[in-house]
Amino acid sequence: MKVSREQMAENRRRILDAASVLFRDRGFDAVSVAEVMKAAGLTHGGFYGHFGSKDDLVAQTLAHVLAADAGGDTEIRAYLEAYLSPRHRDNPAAGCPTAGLAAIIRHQTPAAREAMTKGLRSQIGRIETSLPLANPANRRQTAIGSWAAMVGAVILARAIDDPALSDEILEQTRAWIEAGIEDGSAL
Amino acid sequence: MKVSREQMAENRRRILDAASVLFRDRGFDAVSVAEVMKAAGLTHGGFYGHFGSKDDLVAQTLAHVLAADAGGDTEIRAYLEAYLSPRHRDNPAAGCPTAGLAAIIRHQTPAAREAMTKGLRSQIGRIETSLPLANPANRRQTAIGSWAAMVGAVILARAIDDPALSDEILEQTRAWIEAGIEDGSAL
DNA sequence: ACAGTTACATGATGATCGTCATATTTAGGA
DNA sequence: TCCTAAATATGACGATCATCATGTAACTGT
Repeated sequence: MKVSREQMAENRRRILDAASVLFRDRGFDAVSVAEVMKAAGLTHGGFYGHFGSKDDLVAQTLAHVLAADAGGDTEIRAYLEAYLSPRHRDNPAAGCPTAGLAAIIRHQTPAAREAMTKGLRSQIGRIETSLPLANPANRRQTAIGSWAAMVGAVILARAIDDPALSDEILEQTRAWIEAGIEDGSAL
Repeated sequence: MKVSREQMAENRRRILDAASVLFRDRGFDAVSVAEVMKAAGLTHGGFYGHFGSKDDLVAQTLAHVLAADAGGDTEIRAYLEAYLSPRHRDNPAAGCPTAGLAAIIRHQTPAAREAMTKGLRSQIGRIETSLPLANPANRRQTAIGSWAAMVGAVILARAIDDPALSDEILEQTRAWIEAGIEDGSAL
């Protein structure tokens, strides 16, 4: 059963979208190709018409979701508050792909690592731009340090089973980053 | 082939040590029970005499390695420099279990998450103690923020394929954390 | 309208792995 | 010194999964 060109393109997009949700939610290994196809409304057979392998899907999904993520400007305070929120912590499937996937990308193919590198570079750039600091070196250091803390905090908050400690990690990390921005902007 | 009580205890320790290295290096899923046993100098058959399941091994290995990690006092500068070093980044098998495993613990059993929670609580406490800050609230916030940034930076540095950017993330995060400690101690 | 191509479905295959059954050997108590 | 229980080895089983082979239907260009 052949489908139209546009239908095929939409199917491909659906596969990538479904994969991006499933992968963020459960990692790469725990999600089967058949499951991704089913979530996209297809069966497993057609998969290899779209992608060369599961590794290929992983790499393309990363590029897809990290590019989508690279949206417009963000006001840093609002971004911090949303990122370090219980809501974001509790919804990895719809959340930041870096927080959900960065740690397992080191076991993936070179293509996947390349997509991550590109995504990280653009993310650091975006934060740099949004920081209210005059000194460029200071701005870059703050962007990198803040981003590392944001990703680390969400990962830690998701790893533990104590809701109070988990909330505290998010909240204190947010306050600590904001303090760092204040101090820097005074210079 | 039965072995002596001490031999059995040592075998158990060897299994946990081997598992802690393999898991940090490649994650839980990618390491098979048979592989852990082989690394411990045994065959796969005896495994279920020591542990009830692979999940049980995961939980006990976490408790084992996070407890071992909870060593004595650390001078904060030296700790920062070693933690955010290329050497640590390049040797996950011998490195911090939190950096290597925290992100995948959210898919593990309650027992594993409990071990992680305990380990994280003690790690935050240890950093708090080692900070040269007078104000306790300030100290806790700095400990949490710094630890999140340390873990996040190592995870990001390991995920990407550009050595220069990877080095920069480690170095800038270190400088950013040190600046945060300086500012705080001035208060 | 027709024919060939193509996108996807169904089903099969081989590999990996967690777990268990059974055999073997020896520690440790009587 | 035996006898028994226990620790580990060998081997098997069933499930899961990535990938591929083949069938089928319908889009596309003529």
